[in-house]
Amino acid sequence: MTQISIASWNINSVRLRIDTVSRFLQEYQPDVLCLQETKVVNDQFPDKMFRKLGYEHIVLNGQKAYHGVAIVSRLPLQPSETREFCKKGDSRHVAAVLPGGIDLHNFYVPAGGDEPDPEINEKFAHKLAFLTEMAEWFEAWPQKSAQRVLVGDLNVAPLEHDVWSHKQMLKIVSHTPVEIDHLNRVQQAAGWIDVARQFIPPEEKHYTWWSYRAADWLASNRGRRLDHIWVSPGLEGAPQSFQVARDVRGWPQPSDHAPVIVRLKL
DNA sequence: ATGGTCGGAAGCCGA
Repeated sequence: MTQISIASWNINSVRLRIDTVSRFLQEYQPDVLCLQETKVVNDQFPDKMFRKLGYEHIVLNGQKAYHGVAIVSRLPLQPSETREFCKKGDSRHVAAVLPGGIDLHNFYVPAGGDEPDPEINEKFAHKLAFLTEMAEWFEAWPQKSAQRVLVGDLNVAPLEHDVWSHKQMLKIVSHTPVEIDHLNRVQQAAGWIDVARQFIPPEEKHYTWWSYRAADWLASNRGRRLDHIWVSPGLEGAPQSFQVARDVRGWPQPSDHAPVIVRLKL
């Protein structure tokens, strides 16, 4: 029996938060860490710290100033096809194969701007197009025995209790019905299983992101579940635990996202 | 109904 723990975290600049990510790795010891919004080109990725802590296997898809994704691992990684969605030159996807043949995909879905109307807001149109392209890609994949894990900042909080107020959020980008429909299609396209909600009942509030704009994020607790971990039907039953590292949101100079962690038994 | 805060790059844009 093998155990693998995989964490996912929108770090909002890996260079600014290099000490924070170092502390996270030492305290939580995930085998694999998937990062979003690294905001750095591959040449300038701060790989030394990761290597020093034993995370010697690194697969990058970086970009200057915006977006950027990375997988760092203390287990060997085999890089696999990285897809450029929407032909925009954005670095929003990176993938690798883990020992045992587990296909790992790390996504950073566009946030979509403020106005939830694709006719007048091209960022929202981009978000919907990105989700549609994900769904079409997954629909074309050979099914279903494959062992796959999808993680990332999907920038959609699909369930009523994935936001602090369902009613007040219905017209707010990240919780509008059209985005949720698109995300549901992505999920159904490969039969993805929502790991968090296997462990946290849907009627229980569950967040991974808290805005910087709150005077006191913990007291107001107006969070959203934007970060997700999904497994394919071939890994049904493998997840042993799911955890939000909520305390990390309270560390000095934090990211606005907390890491999420799954432990798989293989 | 509004504005509140970050990060990177450059004197604003995206989240």
